[in-house]
Amino acid sequence: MDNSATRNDPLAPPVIAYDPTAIERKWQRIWQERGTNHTDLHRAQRPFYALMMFPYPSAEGLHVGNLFAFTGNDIYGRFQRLMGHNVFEPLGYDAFGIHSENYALKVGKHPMDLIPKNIANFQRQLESAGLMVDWRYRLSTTDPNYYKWTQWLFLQLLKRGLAYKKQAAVNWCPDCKTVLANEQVIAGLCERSRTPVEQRLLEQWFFRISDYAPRLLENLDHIDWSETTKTAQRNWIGRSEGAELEFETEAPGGKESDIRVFTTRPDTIYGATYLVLAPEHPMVDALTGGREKKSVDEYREKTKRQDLVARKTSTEKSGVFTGSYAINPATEKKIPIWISDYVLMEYGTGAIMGVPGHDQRDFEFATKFELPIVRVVCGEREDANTPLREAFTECESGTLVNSGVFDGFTVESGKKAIVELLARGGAAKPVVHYRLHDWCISRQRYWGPPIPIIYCDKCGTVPVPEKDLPVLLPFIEDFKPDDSGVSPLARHEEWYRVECPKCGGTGRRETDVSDTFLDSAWYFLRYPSVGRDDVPFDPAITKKWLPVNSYIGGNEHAVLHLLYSRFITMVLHDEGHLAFEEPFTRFRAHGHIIREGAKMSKTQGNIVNPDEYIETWGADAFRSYLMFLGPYEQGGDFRDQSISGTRRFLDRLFASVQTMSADGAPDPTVMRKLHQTIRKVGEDIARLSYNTAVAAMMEYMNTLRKGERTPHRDEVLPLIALVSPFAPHLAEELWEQTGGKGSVFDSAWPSYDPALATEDAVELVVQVNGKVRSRIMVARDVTEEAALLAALQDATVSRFVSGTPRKVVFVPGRLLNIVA
RNA sequence: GCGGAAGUGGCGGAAUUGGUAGACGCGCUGGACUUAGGAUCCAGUGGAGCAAUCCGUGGGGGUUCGAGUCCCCCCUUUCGCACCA
Repeated sequence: MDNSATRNDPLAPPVIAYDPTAIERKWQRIWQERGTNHTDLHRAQRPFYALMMFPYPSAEGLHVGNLFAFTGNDIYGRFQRLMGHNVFEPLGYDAFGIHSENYALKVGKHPMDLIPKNIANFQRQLESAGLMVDWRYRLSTTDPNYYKWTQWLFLQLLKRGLAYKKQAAVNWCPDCKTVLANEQVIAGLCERSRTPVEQRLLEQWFFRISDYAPRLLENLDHIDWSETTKTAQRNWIGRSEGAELEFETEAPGGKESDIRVFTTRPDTIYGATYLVLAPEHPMVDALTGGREKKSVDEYREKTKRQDLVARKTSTEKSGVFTGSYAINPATEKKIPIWISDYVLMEYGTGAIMGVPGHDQRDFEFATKFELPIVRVVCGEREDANTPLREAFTECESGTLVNSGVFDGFTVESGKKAIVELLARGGAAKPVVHYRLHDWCISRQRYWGPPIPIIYCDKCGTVPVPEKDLPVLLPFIEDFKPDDSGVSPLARHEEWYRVECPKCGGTGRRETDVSDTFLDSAWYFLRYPSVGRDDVPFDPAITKKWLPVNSYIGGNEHAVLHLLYSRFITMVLHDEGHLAFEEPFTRFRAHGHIIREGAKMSKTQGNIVNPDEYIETWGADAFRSYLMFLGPYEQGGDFRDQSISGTRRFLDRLFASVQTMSADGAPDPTVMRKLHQTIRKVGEDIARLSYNTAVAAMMEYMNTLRKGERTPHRDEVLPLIALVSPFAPHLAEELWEQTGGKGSVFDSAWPSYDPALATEDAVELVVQVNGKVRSRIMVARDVTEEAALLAALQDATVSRFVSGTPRKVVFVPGRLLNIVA
């Protein structure tokens, strides 16, 4: 760094140049020595829990996306601290799970060796970024002191009847050789390996999250979360209101043999010309006639073997007739019963009524198999006989036709009336269904917390007593999963062979481990209680610090992690462990960073390594740039060239402090701008609009330097606090240089004078017929008459106005529009 | 197919509620200082035009004194979910 002033004028005092590397190293050391980032959890008067989603410590090291996310949270936390809160900003590692395990397999190392190294690297990188994290409360989900309580959590759910085991068709990834959650299957492919997913039957542990569907949905109305996130959760929970209708069949068994279907359109029952069951439906055998047995069995076998990808990408409907008929309770006509894989056993009752006239899927099915298509709803432009070329699904303006006594009813009233009528005969009841499935937490893998269960021939399924937790994950060499469908732990008899805790007989440990999402579903409860080995979370501390005041993270976790965390919190609330049932009072999703218009990926080789950038530009400039490159909640485009802009800004700030003068009085115009800037930066940070906050400070810096003036001390000093959340090291250095005591973060956010923050002379825009013709300077509280008079004096305006204006629109302090 | 978000200069992006479109930054152009400049500083920078002025926020309509912003119809991009009855 050079400075021409020293060379041009040998008499000028040498000016120290901004050296981020030295400053950052110095302050990171001082912060550590003084415990600047430590929060006294017990004595805090105004607790503020600023949480960010913890990273998975990959071997590649910190991703710039991580840093973007963390910096945004850090700025918010530092700002809250300057606003007088005792801010707790913890961070830890989500180190269990398939990512770590697969990587370990790939490089031929053991995760138990690999993870500590990765964490150490992350730790170094995070510290170089200057986050206000209280590292005394760091946690890792792989620490037995942590997963002991993850296992404890499982036992609590078991105790409440919310954990159960069932044989279920699960998604099996032949590449990862493991079961996947529904959520990990994207369009029939494994989200990680992109391999087509197969179906397998395995004994799995599930959590009854579906019991909580109504509450998970309703509470969304009362929490301060990004609207996009709430919408994603609502869609995921997928409430749909409808009715279950009963159709009598010819199968023996009386009422038992009725088929229940779920529909959201009971109003269309007169148009139900056939029924369809899922191929796995339990009634299929009883309904299959002798002649059809062969084709039905073949079809069931085919759909069973079919992998998900084929099933989900084929648009062509398939199916077979069972040979049986049911009675439509409305028309009392005989209608055929079919089976088809477009009906899913997992949803509703596993059976539907086919209404081809008003459901596109049914229409395709009926067309293919030449089943009757009847119109029972028409809009304003149709009548009962208008032919159907495709399903007519518009229902808001629909009227029922061909529906017996219900002709003329609207869709809405028809729904109610038909269900009421059928309900009298016991053939219908209103029902609400949710798409949300129970949460399968079993993983046939190694790298996770063992599920704390022991199977005993005599006692059955026995939970591991709480006093025996944790069930330690043993170190085994052969942790690679194979396609046997059982966990690698099942190959280690010395580990799984244990005494039954109940009878002392021979027992066998559960050899599956739990889903990583369970680890992360409660970590925010643990942070303030890290160090307490006797409880998962200390009641007093928890009461003081939770729920989380501000949670920031990626929207890729909008459904899974956030939904599971809410569920676990609700369960713990119901169990009496927590006083609240929503863990995150406020949640904001940050955006994602792309680079030069393209997604960052290893294969493209355009990954940003934060280390290099921090080294070249300094952490402060890098942080500021990340926050400046786009709106935080939307993400943005990382462009190497642009970092110089934020660095230049910090250089100028540094230089201003070196050259500022205490002589004379500050410039009133500059001071006015300063107060406006203080207000704007504060408001912008509060709403996470970091890019505009940085822009406002840059703008002020331009004002400060305009015309090569020497800035006055009073004009510069408040800027140190304003910039401190973005550039904490530099702010500390300048704070010290200018005689500040202690840390700038223990000072206060500058206040602004509202009178100064508003201009008293404003530029009034003068329009003629809505087109801007001039701008005139007027007092802020100028009256319409005075403004009009002044405007008409203006040469340009008078050129466009002849005679008396027809109308004048006046927006005080902003605009005058003369309609001529 | 369904749902969400978004289309603004050469580029990243500004514009609380309908009221100055393009803040701020990059880049670019010119200048100053320099042996030099990829450093620093100053000035300029949406398009057309000598100018007055006109045109400009994906396209087409509309409401309004006034529309990037509101309404209707299209187009494009992007991210979720995907036969959920």
